[in-house]
Amino acid sequence: MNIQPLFDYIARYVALTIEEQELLLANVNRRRYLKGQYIVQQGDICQFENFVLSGCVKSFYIDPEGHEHIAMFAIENWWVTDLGSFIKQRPADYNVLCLENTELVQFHHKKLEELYQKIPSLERFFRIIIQNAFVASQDRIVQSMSVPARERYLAFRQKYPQIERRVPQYMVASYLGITKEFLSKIRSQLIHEQ
Amino acid sequence: MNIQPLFDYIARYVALTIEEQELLLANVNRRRYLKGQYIVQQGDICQFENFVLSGCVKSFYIDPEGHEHIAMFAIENWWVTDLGSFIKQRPADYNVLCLENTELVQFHHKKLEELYQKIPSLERFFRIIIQNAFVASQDRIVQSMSVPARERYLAFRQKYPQIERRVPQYMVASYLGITKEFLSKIRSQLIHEQ
DNA sequence: AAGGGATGTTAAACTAGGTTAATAGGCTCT
DNA sequence: AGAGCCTATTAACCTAGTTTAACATCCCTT
Repeated sequence: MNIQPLFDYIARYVALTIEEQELLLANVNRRRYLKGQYIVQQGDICQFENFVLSGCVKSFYIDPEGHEHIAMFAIENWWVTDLGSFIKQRPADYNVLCLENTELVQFHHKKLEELYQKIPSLERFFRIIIQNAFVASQDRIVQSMSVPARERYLAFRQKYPQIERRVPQYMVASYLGITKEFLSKIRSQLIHEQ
Repeated sequence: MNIQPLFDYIARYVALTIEEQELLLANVNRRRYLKGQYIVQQGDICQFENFVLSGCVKSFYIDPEGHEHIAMFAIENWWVTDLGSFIKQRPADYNVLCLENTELVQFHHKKLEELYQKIPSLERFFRIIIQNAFVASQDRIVQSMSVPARERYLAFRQKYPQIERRVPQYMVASYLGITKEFLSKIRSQLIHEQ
C-alpha cells in the first residue's frame, strides 16, 4: 500500500522535511477495508482521521425514522471521519461505510495531537484543509436554500463526475437532500428536454 | 474599546505568553461600525477576519433573483468574515452587515499569516475553532435535510435565545431556509396548540 | 439458467412550504 | 399628531418535492 499520495497531498499546502515525513510515517496506520464494512458506526468513539488512498466511502446519518442522509462522499485524496466525535471524543452521530474496497491512512486521535506538537507544519496543514472544507460546507448550506434540486443535481454532476459514476443514483439523491424518485424524474426531464 | 474578551476567548483553547499577547495586540485593528453599515460587501476582496466584541451582524448571500439568504449571525465572542474570500483573496460571495452598532477586532489577512509564523499557538487556536465551526456546519446541512422547519425553529430558539431576541423574525426565517410567512404560520400553530 | 437482491423508473395522490396580496401594528422622524 | 417605513399576521391559491406502490432491469450467485 503506497502512502506517497498522502505526502503529495500534504506537499500541496506545506513542506515537510524528510525527518518530519518519517516521524509522520511512524505514527500512522495503514488499513484496508472491504466493500460494505464500516469505518465508523453511529455510537462509536471515533479514533481516526482517515485519508483515502483508494476506494470510495460515504458518511451518513440515520434519523429517528430510520431514513439515511448522506453528509458526504470521499474518494482518493479525500479525508473522512466523524469529526465531531473525533475531536471531542464523544459518540459518533454519523456512520462511515465503504462503497468499494478501500485503503486508508489513519491518524489516531492521540498520536495526531502529539504530531501537532512535534510538527507545526502539520497543524498548519490541517488548519488550511479544514478551512477549505468549512468554506465548502457553508456554500452547500446556502445552495440548499437558494438553488432548486434540478440545478443542484447539475452542479453536482459537473463538480464530481467521478463520484457520480461510482455511486448508485439513490445515494446521489440522498446527498442532494431529495428522494430517489424525484431525482429519477429530474433525470428523465433532462433527457426528454433536448 | 476593551479587547480583553478576545484574550479570554483565546485562553479557552490555548495559552499565549504575555509577549505573544502583546505581539498580537500590535497586529490587530479595532473598529466600530454603525447599524446598517457593511463590514463586507459581495464583490470585495475580504481583508479581515473579525471577532465581535459587541453588537450583532448577519452574513448573507443575495441570489440571482435578488433574494437574501442568511448564512449566519454573529454576536459577542463570535467570528465573522467571508472566509472563502479571506483565505483565497478572491471576490466575496457574501455580505456582512451590522444589525446593531458593532465593535470588532480585525485580523488583517497578511498580518495573520505573519502571526501564524511567530505564534504557533495562534495557528493551533484557529485550527481548533474552525474545526468546531465545520462540525456545526455539517450538522446544519444534515438537519436541513432531516428535520422539518418547525423543529428547526424550535431548535434554533433553544440554541440561540439571545439571537432570537435581537434580530427580526424574518431574518430568523431566512436563516432557517423558509419564508417569513411560513415562520409566522408555524409560530401561530405553536401558540394555538397548548 | 433461474432466482433473488439491489437499483432505477413511472405515475397518482398528497403535503410541506412558497407566493401573492391585503391588513395592521409599531417605530421614528419631523 | 400624522406620515412613512419596517415588521408581523392571515388567508387563498400554487408548486416543488414526497409517498406509495407497481413494475422493469441488472447483476450476482448457485
